[in-house]
Amino acid sequence: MKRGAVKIPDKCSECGHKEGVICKIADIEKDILSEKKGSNYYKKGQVIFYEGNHSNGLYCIYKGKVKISKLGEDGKEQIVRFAKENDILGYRSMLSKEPYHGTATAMEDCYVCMVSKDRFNQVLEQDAKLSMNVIQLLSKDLRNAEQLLIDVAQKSVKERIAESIIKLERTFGLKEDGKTLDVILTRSELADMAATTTETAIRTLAQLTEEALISLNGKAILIENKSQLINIAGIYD
Amino acid sequence: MKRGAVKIPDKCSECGHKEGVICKIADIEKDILSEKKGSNYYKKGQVIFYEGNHSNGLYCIYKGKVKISKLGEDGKEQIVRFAKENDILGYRSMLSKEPYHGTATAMEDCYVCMVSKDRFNQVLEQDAKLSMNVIQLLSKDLRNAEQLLIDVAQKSVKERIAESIIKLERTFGLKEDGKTLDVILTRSELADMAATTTETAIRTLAQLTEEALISLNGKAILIENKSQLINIAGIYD
DNA sequence: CGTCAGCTTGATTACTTTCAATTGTTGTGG
DNA sequence: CCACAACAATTGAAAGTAATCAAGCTGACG
Repeated sequence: MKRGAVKIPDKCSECGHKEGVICKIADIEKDILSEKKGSNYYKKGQVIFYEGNHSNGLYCIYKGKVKISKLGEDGKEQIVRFAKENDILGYRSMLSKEPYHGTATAMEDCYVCMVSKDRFNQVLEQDAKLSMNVIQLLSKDLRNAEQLLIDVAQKSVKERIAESIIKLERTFGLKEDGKTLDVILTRSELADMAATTTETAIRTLAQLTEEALISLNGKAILIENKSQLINIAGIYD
Repeated sequence: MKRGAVKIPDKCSECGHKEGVICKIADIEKDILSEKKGSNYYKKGQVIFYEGNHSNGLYCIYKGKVKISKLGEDGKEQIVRFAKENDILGYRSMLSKEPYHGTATAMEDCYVCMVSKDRFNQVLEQDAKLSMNVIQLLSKDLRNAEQLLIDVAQKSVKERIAESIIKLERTFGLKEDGKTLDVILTRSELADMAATTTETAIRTLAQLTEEALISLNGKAILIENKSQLINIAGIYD
């Protein structure tokens, strides 16, 4: 897919997406956001923003999948979250005037809009509902981060890999066959997600395949026994 | 310390604390919050609210130390945060209308005020600055949670125990001698904080004592070589 | 002064990481 | 389109770290 293959609307009110934080505000406010809006194409693997850099706006994904990761001291990466179309990125650093807490990397070719800081703040002041939405979003992210913390602290690698697969399914869904995860990760990314090493991730995938809970097709992962996978993952909600 | 030994003001405007989220709003708004405000005494070890229960207000600590923890599946506890005078608790569940994400337990005898949900929401709608403060607070909590996640995922137990000690010092400070942490934790609580077992926490404390970085006096922990401790913990800020 | 909870120590076990080597895949330039 | 370089996946073996299990020990408190 080349740049230009996808047409990004100039105005947020014409975006067509429904579920995002921005989607729920009034059209007139969307048009305020859209003034000075930029849009960019990011090739697979390209970094959208780096941990530690300063924010000058807010990103909203029009199309594509993005991972948000943080580096430990020794340079090992931890994936803390994913984002896909509709999702906004970088709002936290923008609001708290701090450097980015994580690095956002395109997992596939992406189209991303950029809203200026000033415009967003302007709408935020006008619209109490938007700030409530932001609070809700932060709450959700915080809840997820704390859950991941408990998982890493208390679950075994096998449980975490099983959970990661279920999370991927819930975030990105399945392909038409109803089994294949609709996202491609490297083994190393899966390891970064489950907080383990590449080798252990591979061995654990082999073990889950052995037990017929999943199957593998190159990098693609197929869910063969979802309920048992959920069971192993220890997910109850 | 018995109930009644401490006098809690009836109004937030007379509270005297300066640093909390609530402290920074106007007196007139504080008085709105104070209508229907309750205040309670919690004995050491008593639970202020339980994970999973529903929120009907916001807690603000007038005096005392509180731990916020979450349970894993197998019942093992993870301390995710501490709170002390000035700090507010339970606002997240209140705002997002979800059950409490964690359990708050008094680590020593505490005096805690309770602000009604309605009053808080009322002020929140009036005062854009308060909602911004809440956003900042959530951002900070999220940043801390993600940092803790990286720590648990990537640091050794020794590093995490060292870091826990430094965090305790930064949160609760030292006694008059300039060395003793001004907070008492059981070994098991320290383990729950550093995401390890009681036995390993004890062995690690012994090791740090051996290396003359800390010393122990019953349950109390004395910092003997702070810079080296920070060094081991891998804290750079 | 007995009891109970929390602390401490030792020994063993299990899980993961690390290191090393090999094979497989992909993208690129000629 | 092929060859090659670079990167990703896989497998095996060894080493380490921390959890678990099992006993004493200690100190606070009625």
